Amino acid sequence: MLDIKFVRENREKVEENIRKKFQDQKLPLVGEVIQLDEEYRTLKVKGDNLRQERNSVSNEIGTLMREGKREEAEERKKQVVEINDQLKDIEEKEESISRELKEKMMKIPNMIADDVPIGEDDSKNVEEARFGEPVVPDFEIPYHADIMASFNGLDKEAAGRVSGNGFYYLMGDVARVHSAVLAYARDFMINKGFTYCIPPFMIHSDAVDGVMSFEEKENMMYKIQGEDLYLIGTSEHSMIAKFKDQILKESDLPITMTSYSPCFRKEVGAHGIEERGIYRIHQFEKQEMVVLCKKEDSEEWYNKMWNYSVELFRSLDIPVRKLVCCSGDLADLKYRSCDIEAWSPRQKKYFEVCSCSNLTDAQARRLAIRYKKENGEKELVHTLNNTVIAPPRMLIAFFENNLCADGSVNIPVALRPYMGGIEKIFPKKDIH
RNA sequence: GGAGACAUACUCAAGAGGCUGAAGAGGCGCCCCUGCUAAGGGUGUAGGAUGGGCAACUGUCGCGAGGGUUCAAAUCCCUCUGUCUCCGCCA
Repeated sequence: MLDIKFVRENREKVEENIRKKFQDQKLPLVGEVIQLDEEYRTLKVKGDNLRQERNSVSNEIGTLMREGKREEAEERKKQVVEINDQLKDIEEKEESISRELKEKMMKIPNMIADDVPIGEDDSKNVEEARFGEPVVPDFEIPYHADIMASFNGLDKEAAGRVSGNGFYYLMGDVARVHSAVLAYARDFMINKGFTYCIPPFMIHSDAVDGVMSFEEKENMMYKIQGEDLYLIGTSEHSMIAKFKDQILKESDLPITMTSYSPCFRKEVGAHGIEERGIYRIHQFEKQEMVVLCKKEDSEEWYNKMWNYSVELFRSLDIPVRKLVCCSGDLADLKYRSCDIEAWSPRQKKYFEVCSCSNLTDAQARRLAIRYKKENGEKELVHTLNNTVIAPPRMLIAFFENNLCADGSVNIPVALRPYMGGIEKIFPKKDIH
């Protein structure tokens, strides 16, 4: 969400930004918003004046009553009733206009960074750098679910019977790698100075509304029946909502957190869940990084954060690349965003494992997350988030890239302390 | 889940229909005293959101949230949320 004052003073820029994002259907919103704002302010002045009058007359009534001047007081009461009559209409309009204004403001996308590549959809995302050689081994890499099956490590069939499509049982070594990867990622971020957090996994509807759009809520969030609670889709939801309506101290910033949580997603919409593998499912676990900082620091944090992802994946011998999201692929709240994609030697292409975003003050404005500067001024913080690791997806990359010709899987050195020191895990049965 | 209490500014806290946007204190600023520190004395000051105005300034909203009663609500009524204590149930 943008600042209405900014929209007022930078109409062309805001419209240009909408065009860059190929959302021309939203162009009329800008003019509408400016006009609504104008109307609202006029109305507010009118209302304020009437309210002022009401307050002063009411005060006089108080004085008169104390002096026992009943009749005069009664006279004044009639005046106030009259003022209230006039006010009723104005206040209703004030409310409906400000609601309409807010709704429209929410639909206007955040300004994007000047250097974001322009493009309509994800096909125009730009590869910026590769880290590690994308190796294609001379033996065939099976489908990830089959590799896991060879370790007796995945049971989707039973999960289907118990919970339905979109769930999995991870078993034995595969489950152990899952936990190890999470623990490793946790410590990796702690060593970067981030604070480890475990947030609530269910949140109230007002918190939900603060952190996501209506569409997202419909397509993602599971609601607990009979309670005002939703299962979180990512710990970012809990972690950002934590600061709703807060005024932070300057010395509190930056707030750097790495949070663990299971994530629950309905995955309604374009993709749907994956039938066979564990690429897209209803429930997975994730280690996230979230940063709240001063506006002048957010770009620096953005660069640090995506680099952490690269470093982490490289430490597990997984080749990655940085893919910069183009204008049309950026969600409306984002100033810039990139995906870190892991190499899949089976598909011979990269696939998304991390998504790093700088939302500048868009989320903070919506949630009123500010900090007080030394001179007493209050300023919105900038918020950023990035995946540290989402095990199911990471496991796909992990098993494909560390698979040996004999079907065993190497445990990278960095992960060994979390795997009881072992260097390799061995299949329990042949694939096919 | 049951029973009770509570929710006021950065913090503690007064406040029971008009004179309260909120006493008092801590805090914070400056000064004095003390070799330094702790402590003490004096003095000053603030406060959340938003509108109008070039500005000086000024208005509105605001006492957990949302409704209601009233000419007038921090104060009365209703709903919700949260916190604490006790009991119950459990990992």
